[in-house]
Amino acid sequence: MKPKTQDQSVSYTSGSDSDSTLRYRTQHLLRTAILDGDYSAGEKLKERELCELTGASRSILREALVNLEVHGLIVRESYRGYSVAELSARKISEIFELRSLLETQAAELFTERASDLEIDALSLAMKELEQCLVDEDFNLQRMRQTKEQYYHVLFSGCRNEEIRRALGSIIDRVLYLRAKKMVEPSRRKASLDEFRKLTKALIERDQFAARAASIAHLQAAREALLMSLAEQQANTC
Amino acid sequence: MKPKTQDQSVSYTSGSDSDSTLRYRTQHLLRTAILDGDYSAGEKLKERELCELTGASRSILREALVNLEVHGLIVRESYRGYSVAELSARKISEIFELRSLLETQAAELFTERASDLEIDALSLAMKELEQCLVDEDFNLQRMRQTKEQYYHVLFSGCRNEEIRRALGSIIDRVLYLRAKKMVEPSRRKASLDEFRKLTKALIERDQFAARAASIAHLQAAREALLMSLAEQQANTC
DNA sequence: TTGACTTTTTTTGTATACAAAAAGTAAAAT
DNA sequence: ATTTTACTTTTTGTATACAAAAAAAGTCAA
Repeated sequence: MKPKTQDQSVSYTSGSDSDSTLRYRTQHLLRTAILDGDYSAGEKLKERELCELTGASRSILREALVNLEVHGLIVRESYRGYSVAELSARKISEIFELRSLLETQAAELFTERASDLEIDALSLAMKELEQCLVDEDFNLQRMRQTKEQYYHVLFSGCRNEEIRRALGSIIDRVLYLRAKKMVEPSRRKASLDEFRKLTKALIERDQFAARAASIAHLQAAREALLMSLAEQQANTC
Repeated sequence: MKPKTQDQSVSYTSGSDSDSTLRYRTQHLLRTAILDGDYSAGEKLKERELCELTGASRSILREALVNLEVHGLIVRESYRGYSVAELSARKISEIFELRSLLETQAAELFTERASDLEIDALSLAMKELEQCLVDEDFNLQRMRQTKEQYYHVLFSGCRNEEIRRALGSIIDRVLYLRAKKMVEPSRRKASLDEFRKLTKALIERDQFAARAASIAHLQAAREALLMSLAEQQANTC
């Protein structure tokens, strides 16, 4: 496990929304740690260590772990504990199949249902996103938070808590993937372009263009991910 | 809470698949209790009672509750405990919006990807479903198990664990709704017809017809649910 | 009777303790 | 040297204990 820094993300997290019980804070802490790549895929999560890390007792910790488990971020094996979920090429394909379905729909719904306030918020989130990429020192954690914020606005704007929830789990894992692999600058530039197109369509409430931009973005992201995964596996072997 | 009987359903449940730790069994027990309508919507779930009911200790029980919470079957309020999730008309609409998106896609994928074995399984599940409705004494629990089985086969056949997972949570809540409201015989008959059409299309791997049947079924189900909800509320007031 | 206030009880939030399974380790036998 | 096996340590599965918050029940004055 790698070093850590602070996190102030507003997180649209997983499960019962922000209350400040210890369980919730613990769960949030673990989630961000995983999303920021502090653990490698497949790494075992020992309860003892996590207790020390978070300062929570085992009862609390385990409740938090159950939450992350249902969200698919970690997996449990009987009498063998938890470990960070591994994402095979197949799993990534499945995730993208579902994500495409949902996110495209979400984009479409956003153009229909988002309030003007939310349009502004999206515009702002887009500016932040641009900032992130323009700035010299590329900060992965900041990037993650910014993307999270963007998606938060997008998903909220489509006025369907259920879709938001389902997409939440999915996006978490996509963000996790990004933390681990694919940070090639070339893709970063292209990705930004796609986001620009999508945002423009969303702001103009152009349903057709939004759907198209969403599809294009998803397809490109999926290909890039699978490509870098293949590359990575080639290097390992 | 009402009396209970046995349950042997194979359940494609929620979260880490069938292992036989106490936590899993507890979670399964609670889930079926809720799905079979043993608790009324909004009813408070006192941990003490549930401990006695399930025989598990609080640690285990609470872990099970966290699972059900993430699946949206129950809701938690700080320092006020859990209660069965209430499903407003709005919530039902949201659920159906997501469900339509996923289930229609699932039906389509099934026609493409299901193995011949799975086609047979679906055919069998359909026969069971017919049996359920033909038999004199209508048994709600059996109906729930049978539907669950049908959906299990359908979702498995579309070869996407992620879609299956997302649909799982959704269907659970739909089954819960059915347990509570809408059991009008008229709708039952119509529903069976819709299932027949859908099944036929799926078995024949007719993608277009499957999608159409799925859409038709979902729309009818949604309308019936909202209708009976409105009726129910009218009676209450 | 009602309504504010206090006390008691219940219920949840959190921490710790004990038991059982798995993993790791070192000595004995081949 | 290698394998086996007994033993120790670690880790998870499960149960219980204590503290804090909320709900319920009384109490007393107007």
